Amino acid sequence: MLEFAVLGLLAESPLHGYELRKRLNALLGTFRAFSYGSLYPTLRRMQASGWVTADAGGRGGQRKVVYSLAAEGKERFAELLGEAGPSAWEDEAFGVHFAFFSKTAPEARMRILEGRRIRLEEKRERFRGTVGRARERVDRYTTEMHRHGLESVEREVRWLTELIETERSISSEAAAAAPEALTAAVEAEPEARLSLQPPVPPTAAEAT
Amino acid sequence: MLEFAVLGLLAESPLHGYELRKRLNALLGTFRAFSYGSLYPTLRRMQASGWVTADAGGRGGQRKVVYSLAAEGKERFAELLGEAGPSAWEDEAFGVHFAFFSKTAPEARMRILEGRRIRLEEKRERFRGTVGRARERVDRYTTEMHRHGLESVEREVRWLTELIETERSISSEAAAAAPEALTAAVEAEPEARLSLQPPVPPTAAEAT
DNA sequence: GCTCGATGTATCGCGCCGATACATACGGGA
DNA sequence: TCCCGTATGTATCGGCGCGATACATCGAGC
Repeated sequence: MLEFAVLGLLAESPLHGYELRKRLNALLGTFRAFSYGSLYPTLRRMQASGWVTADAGGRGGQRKVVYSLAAEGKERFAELLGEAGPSAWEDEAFGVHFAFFSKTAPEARMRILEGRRIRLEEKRERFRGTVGRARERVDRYTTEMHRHGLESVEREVRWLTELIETERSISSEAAAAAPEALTAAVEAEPEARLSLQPPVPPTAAEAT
Repeated sequence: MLEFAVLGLLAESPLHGYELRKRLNALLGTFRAFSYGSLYPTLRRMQASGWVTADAGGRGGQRKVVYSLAAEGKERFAELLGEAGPSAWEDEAFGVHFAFFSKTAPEARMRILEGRRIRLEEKRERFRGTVGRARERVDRYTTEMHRHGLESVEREVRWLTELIETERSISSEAAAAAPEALTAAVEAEPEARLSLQPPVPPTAAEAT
């Protein structure tokens, strides 16, 4: 996940660790915060994978290591942006995916949003029973916790529903405004393969 | 954190891993879910620490390892229940602490609730600026994510405020009903604080 | 001149997750 | 009757990310 986010930030401009971390946590907002203890090792891993290059501006005492995105890194980022399957609608992953939605193909956005919503609806159903009927001797606090947790999930589902509706109206507007532009954009340069996903059999094929 | 929760569950009755995990995740509700990959190693650690004892009912093929709370484990649990400082108002920790609030002393409950609220209010303030003013060129999605995240935090603060008020009214009721009982119970031996529960309205507990 | 907070890079131990492996019990449909 | 899927049950392994910790420089204000 960190890897994904770093790729996305470096795609905009080369950065050094400190700045990278600040932007990372600004980008993710309240949803997540990474530490240096993860950042630096991750950057090393990414270097080893050939996704980023490190340019140490080691001027005497004051050193500052600037990381840039390599070609392989760009590919990897495009690849990750295209992932719209189950791996993208898990809590953590969803957040990072969402943070880069403006760089994500409309169809992938839709699939992620809908997959995520189904995930949460399942979770909601699993817990609705539990909070309703008293499971063993429950105390005030446990009950309250479950009630609040359930409401959080419900709120999240509502949010996703709104996003999906907005998304739908956007794409229909776009289609109405310039039907050919949409197709053209999709078939544009190689990166556009993000949108080239096989028409997946209706939602959620894998109901564990 | 897992350690804390395990201690709390084993304080009620001895359990084997599988059952322990089920109850663990039922207890924590939507808020958290632990995996076997953490549970078993944790149980080993706790054994090594002398907090739990393992009783392998190894009957031929069908084995089942039952874990019980040792005296040291009880002590450790009481110790953790008493922690009401910064370590208890961190996200993860707060959730587990809250799950065992009915076994926690009223003063500790109050301190945890209030500490947690302050933590979240700080977080809210930190992010209020960010979501208001456009920090560099922000896209629709990032903005939306920050808005939603901020609202989540605000909702959480509201929840805590309500809990604190309820808590306050409970203790004032208790004080009015039996002013000496409160002080007496508080100064009793460590275990006695568990019995300090507020008069719970008898909501019919139907068995599943 | 000195301290303090921001800037800056980096490591280490360890908790926890997800995947994986393996074994038994049991109910129901072929 | 046999097999299959699901629940029950225990356990390990690689790897990610956190929190603590250690340094070092720089500008601002006292």
